[in-house]
Amino acid sequence: MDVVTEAEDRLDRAFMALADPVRRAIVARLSRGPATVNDLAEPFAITKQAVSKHIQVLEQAGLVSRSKDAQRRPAHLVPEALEQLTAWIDTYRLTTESSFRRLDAVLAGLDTDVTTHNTERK
Amino acid sequence: MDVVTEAEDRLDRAFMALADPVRRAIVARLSRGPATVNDLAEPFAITKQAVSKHIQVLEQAGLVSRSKDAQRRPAHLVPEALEQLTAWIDTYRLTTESSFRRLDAVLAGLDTDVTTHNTERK
DNA sequence: TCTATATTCAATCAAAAGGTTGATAAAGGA
DNA sequence: TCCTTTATCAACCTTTTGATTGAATATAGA
Repeated sequence: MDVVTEAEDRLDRAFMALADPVRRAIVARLSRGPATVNDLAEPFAITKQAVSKHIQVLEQAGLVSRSKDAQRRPAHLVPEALEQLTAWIDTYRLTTESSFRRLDAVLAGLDTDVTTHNTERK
Repeated sequence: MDVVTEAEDRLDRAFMALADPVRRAIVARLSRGPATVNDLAEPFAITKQAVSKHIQVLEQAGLVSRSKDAQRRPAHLVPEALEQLTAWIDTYRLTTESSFRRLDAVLAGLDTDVTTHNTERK
């Protein structure tokens, strides 16, 4: 697997992880400090096993890592992972202004700017 | 449904929408200008019906909106939606530094700072 | 050692997601 | 009007996801 695909895969897992409301709540909770499975399970009407799975999903996505404290395994956020997510979004957010200028050009019938992009299709 | 839940719901749909690699690729493509279903379907080994569904998901998430041009319905990004996503992430990203200070305090046995947060549980 | 606490593994299940094919609708152009 | 293009609707299928219950593992403490 090449570097590009690997980076895509990490994004996949990260966005996928945050797509669940329970996991997003876990992230919000962890932003105020580390917490164990028991801590995290309490606010939700789900079993601890389910929470444990959610943490594993967040962990595999690189958003969370865990330390060891006796039989407890407190989870905490990995700030770099969240930064990479905003970086991805910003990549496409920053260019939207110019793309709208291009849209306006198209609607005005001046499609030369766009066709330079369209040549790659078809 | 109250305001808080509604905002949560929008986040749900937005993250869920970006959790799919095809939809993320669509967003990337749209950042370079509006495109039709046919345009967007071409790079992928899936049917146009599938792409149409993906666009609808992005649309319901508020990330994309569509205009009308004869029988075509070109899609384009809604920049504000992406901004709201980064805003959510930043909310929890910014506090991580202080929460790590708190973690250090815990590991050092000075848990007074954390218990003030823990009182709300149990 | 025996027990309580914290967490995970395994098997199972219902619901949702992503995809397909086939039929339908809407708009322009020959 | 007929045909082509563009897009969507509808029904269906397969895989994945989120959750559950029950058993197992690991560690601390009496």
